[in-house]
Amino acid sequence: MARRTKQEAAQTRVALLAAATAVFAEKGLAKTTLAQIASHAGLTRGAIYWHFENKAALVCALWDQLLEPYGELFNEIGMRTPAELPQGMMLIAERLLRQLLDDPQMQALVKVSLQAHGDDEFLAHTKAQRDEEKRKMLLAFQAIEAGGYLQDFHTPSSAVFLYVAFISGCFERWHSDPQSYDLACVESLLAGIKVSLFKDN
Amino acid sequence: MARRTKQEAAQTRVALLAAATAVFAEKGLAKTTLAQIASHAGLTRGAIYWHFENKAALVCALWDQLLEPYGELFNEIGMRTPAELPQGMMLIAERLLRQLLDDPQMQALVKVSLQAHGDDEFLAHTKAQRDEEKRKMLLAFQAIEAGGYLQDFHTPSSAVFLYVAFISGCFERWHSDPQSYDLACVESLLAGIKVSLFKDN
DNA sequence: AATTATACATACAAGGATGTATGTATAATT
DNA sequence: AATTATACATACATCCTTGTATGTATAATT
Repeated sequence: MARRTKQEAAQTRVALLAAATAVFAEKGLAKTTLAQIASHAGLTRGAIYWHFENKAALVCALWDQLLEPYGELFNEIGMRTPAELPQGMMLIAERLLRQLLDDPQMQALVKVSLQAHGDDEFLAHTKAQRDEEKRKMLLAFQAIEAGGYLQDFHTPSSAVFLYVAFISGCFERWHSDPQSYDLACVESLLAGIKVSLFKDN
Repeated sequence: MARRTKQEAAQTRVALLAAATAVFAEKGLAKTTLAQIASHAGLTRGAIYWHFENKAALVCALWDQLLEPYGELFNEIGMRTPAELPQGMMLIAERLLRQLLDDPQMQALVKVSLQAHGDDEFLAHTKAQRDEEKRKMLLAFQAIEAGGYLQDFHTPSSAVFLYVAFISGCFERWHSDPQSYDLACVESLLAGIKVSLFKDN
């Protein structure tokens, strides 16, 4: 084989990301080799090293892919009025937890994400993006506080911390104990996070 | 060197665990070699392979070490009356989150634990212990529900899920964004988890 | 049409890391 | 006192994995 058209090249990049997601989720980040990923996509390591600098860059690309749709969601939410913001934040949480129930792609990405967050290099490389998302959330919770909808024991900063901790904690629990994670549980969890952040009227 | 007395051997085992904790926390689980751990303890890989089967067994031993004091704590809590149980569960959470603020040993163990939980083999090897802890918590929350202290939207199972998710989520957030984690934040977090689980009277 | 840059595949070199086998001085046992 | 089992250290073989260098067919460019 040899040179493909740019569209085809873009497709192989996507294929590599999909293969990486699948193999990472199955074997674990550390124990997967680039050869396994390439093979899973019907390609060779040459293709990977062409599209990505190395394994770490591949993981960062996966992270971008996971973050993208929700980054936009936060932008949309930010446009709302303070009175609608709590509902908006709950909507995002609900969408994330619901997706984890049945979406295999989401499940695989969460698995990978959980492992990546244990790596300091990954955290350093993605710090800018994570800070940006955090900034959006902070603005939202500041507006929520100004509107008087935030629980009195919270600052906007602690609310962001609790919000993200809750979601990532649910991800971790889903991975450690998937049997307990069903629709009824999700609804209870959402009710819990709601009262832990917002006043009830 | 050669054979040591049994007490000395026990000491080297402890030294190896301490060295493993330090190096794992600094370099990351995957990127740490057994030679680095041995060197950090002033020993060789021979010592490690004598006391532990391999790297995974070492990690499991660390997990045991982390779990031990809190397993006992849950036992003590279980002896309380239903009316005191919510307070007891909050006490454990508070102790965990407070320890993370300033205890370097706790911080290192949490770092390692976060990475280990991304590994399926680790989860499989520790499933029995984790199930046992979960069982204790389930009993506690069942008593709490029977006493009428549990939020109406919760089942005992979902309460356990939320409780653990909250704590592990705080661990993950601390690791990802340590700057936001201070005493004031911890107090807000505890207030949040309290209202998300228990009725307010 | 000729050239150049691209999108990979293939081949190669090098470095570790692991597991195990072996050595050994000494504690424990008899 | 002699033997044996222990608690490591040392040495070795093996296997991958990564990174890079090179090859190459073809798209894109001129």
